[in-house]
Amino acid sequence: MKRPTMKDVARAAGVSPMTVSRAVSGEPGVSPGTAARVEQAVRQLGYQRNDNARNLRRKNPTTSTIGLVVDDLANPFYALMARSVEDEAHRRGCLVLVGSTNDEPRREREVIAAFTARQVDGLLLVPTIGGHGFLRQPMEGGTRVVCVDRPAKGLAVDTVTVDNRAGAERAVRHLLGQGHTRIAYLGDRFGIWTQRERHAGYLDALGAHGLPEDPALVRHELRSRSDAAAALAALRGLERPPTALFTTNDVITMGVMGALGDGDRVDVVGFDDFPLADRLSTPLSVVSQDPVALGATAAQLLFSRIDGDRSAPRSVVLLTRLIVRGPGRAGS
Amino acid sequence: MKRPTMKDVARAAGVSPMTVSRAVSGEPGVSPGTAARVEQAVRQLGYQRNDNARNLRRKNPTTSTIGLVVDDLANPFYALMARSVEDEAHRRGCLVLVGSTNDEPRREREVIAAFTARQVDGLLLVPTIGGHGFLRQPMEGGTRVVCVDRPAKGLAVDTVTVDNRAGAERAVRHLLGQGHTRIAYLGDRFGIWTQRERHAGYLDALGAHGLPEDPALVRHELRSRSDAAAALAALRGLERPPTALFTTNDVITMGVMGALGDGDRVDVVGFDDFPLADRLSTPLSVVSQDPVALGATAAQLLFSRIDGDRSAPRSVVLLTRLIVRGPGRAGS
DNA sequence: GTCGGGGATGGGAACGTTACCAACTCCGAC
DNA sequence: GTCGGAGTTGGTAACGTTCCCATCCCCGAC
Repeated sequence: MKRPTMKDVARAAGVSPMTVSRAVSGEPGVSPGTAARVEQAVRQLGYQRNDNARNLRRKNPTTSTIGLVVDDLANPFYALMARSVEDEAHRRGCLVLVGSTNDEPRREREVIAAFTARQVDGLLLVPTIGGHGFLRQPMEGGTRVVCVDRPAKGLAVDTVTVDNRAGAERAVRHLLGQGHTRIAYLGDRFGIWTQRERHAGYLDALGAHGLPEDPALVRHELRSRSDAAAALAALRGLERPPTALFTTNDVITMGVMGALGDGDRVDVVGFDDFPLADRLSTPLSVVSQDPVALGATAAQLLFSRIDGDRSAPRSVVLLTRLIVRGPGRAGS
Repeated sequence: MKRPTMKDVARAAGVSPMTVSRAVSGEPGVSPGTAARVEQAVRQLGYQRNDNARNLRRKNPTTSTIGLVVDDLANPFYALMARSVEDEAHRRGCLVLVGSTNDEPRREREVIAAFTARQVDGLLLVPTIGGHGFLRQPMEGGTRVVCVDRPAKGLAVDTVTVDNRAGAERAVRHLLGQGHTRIAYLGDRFGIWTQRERHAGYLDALGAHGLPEDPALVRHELRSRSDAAAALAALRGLERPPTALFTTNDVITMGVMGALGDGDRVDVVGFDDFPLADRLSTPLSVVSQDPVALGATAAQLLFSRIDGDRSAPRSVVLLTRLIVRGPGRAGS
C-alpha cells in the first residue's frame, strides 16, 4: 500500500541503503553482482526513487524543474511557446510547471510563490503589468528568471522579445502604401509593454506620412474576441469609418475577422500569424512572430543561467516578418 | 546567498523552529504576539517554506501537484484542455506539471516516471498507443490516474471521452445526405482509439446507406498538416476522386483546408472546431467537441479520487455537436 | 610475512520540515 | 493551598535520501 523506500529495497537485496542509493543513482563503486541484485529487488518491489527527498539532501540541490508563467496557456501563441519550452526542458531531463496569469498581478504572484515554494530551478516568465519586486528575494535565493515576450519593469534579468515597434510600423506602412489614410488601431491593455510598443510603431508609420493620430480610431483594452468584435462595430458606426484595421494580437485579430462580413471592403493587418490565416474569406495580412523560437531561445538562456552563467543580463530581440496576403496574392 | 530556513526565522524571532512552523502554516496554538514577531522575521529574511521538505515529513503527504500528459501541448485542442485543467487545479491550490508525448510510448513512460518520482498526487493522461501496465505500481503507491480523450487499454481508471463514433457517423451521414457517395476518410494513426472509433462511425454511416468501404478513399497514419495535404493530393489524382472529405482531427483538417484551392468543389467535414473555422474561403462543417469541458470534467474526477473517492471507475462520455457550414448557411 | 592501496560496503549525520509528547505558565475552582 | 485544565511553547525523532568517513577485503609488492 505504501510506496517502498530504499530501506525496503536494501532489505530485499540484502545490502545497505547506501549501496542501493549508489546503484539506483548509477554512481560508481558498486560491483556488478550487487548492482544486479539491487536492480532485481527494485523491479520486484516496484521501487522508484523519491526525488523530493533526494533534492533535499543533495550537495547542490536542484529539482530539475522549471516554472513557465504565461498570460493564457489556451492562447495558441503561448501554447506553441510552451511546447517549445517543454521540448527544450525535456532534452535536459527537466520538467515544466505551467501557470496562466490572465494578466492578473495577483494570480501571477500566487503562481510564482507556489513555484518557488517547490524549489524550481528557474522561472520563464511572461510578466503581467504589475510590479515584480517580489522576485528579488527568490532570485537571491538562487532561482533564475528569464522574461519572454515582454520585459519586467525594473528587473535585471535576461529578456527575449521581438521587434514589436518595427513590426507594427511596417504593418501600418503597408496599409498606408495601399492608399489608406483612416487606419484604426485595435489593441489590448495599454499597460502591456508589447501593446505600447505596437502602438508606438503605429504612430511612427502615421507620422512618417504626416498623419496625426485620430483618437476616434484607436481602441485599447480589448481583452477578448467579443471585445474586439464590439470595438469593430463601434468603429463602423463612425461618421467616417476606417478603411483599414491594425489589430495587435491574435485574439483581437480573430475577433475582428469573425465579425467581418464576406463582402466587407476593409484591409486588415494583424499581429501574430495563425493556422489557416491565409485561407480566410476576407484576406488577412499578418506580422508573424515565431513563438517556437521565442520559447526555445528563452529556455536556452534560462538553462545557461541555471548552469552557472553569471554574466550581465542579456536582451535578445527576434525579428518579425510581414506577410502580405490579398486577393491578388498567392498567400503564404 | 542561501535561502533562509525555519531555523533562521526562529533565531531572528527568538522562538523555536516548531513555533515558526505553526505560525507559518497557520496552525492554532500560537499567541497573536508571537505570530506577529514570526511574521516580521519572515518578511525581513524573505523566508518561504520549503514545500518539498514539508511533504516529506507530513502525516499524509500530498504535493498538491498533478501531472498532465497530452499528445501535443501546441495542438489548440490540448492547449484549451490544459488551460481548463490548470484553472480547475488553481481553484484547489494545486499546480500542474505538463508533458507532451508526441504519441510516443517511450516518451510517455519517461514523462510519467519523472512525474511520479516527484510524488504527484495524480495524473491526467491522454494515453499513447502503448501499453500502460507500468502505471499499476505507481497506482498502488497512491497515485490517482484519470484518462482523458482516450481510454488506456486494460487500465481500470476513470475515463472521460466524447461520442467519437456517433459524432463521426453523424458527420458522414450529413455528407451522404448532400448526395455524396465518394467520401474520403483522412485519419491519424489507426492505433489511436479515437481514430478507430471515428473510422467505425464512418463505416456505420456508409453501411446504413448500403455503401461498401472503398479502400482507395481511406487514408490512415496522417500525423501532420503536410501528411494530410499529401494525402489529399493523392486522392485527387485518383481516376474517380472523392467529392467529399471526412477529416478526423484538427491537424488533418487544417492540412486539407490549407491545400484546397478557392475554386475547389468539395465538401469537407472535420472533427474538432477551431477559431475562424466559420470564416474560411472554402466552407467547412465540423464535429465540435468541447476541450474545456473535457479537461474540467477529468480534473474534477481526478480531484475527487485524490480526496478519497474509492468507488468503481467511472466512464464519462461527453457529446459532440455537428455544426454545418456552407455557402447557403449563416455559419455558426 | 607485513604492508599498502584500491575497490566495495556500511554507519552516522544531515537536509528542512512536522508529529508527538512533555513542560511550562496562568488562572479559576475546590 | 492544591489541583486541574486550557493555552502556549519547545525538545526529540522521523520522513527518504545522500555526503562523509570508516571499515573491510583482497591482492600484489617489498
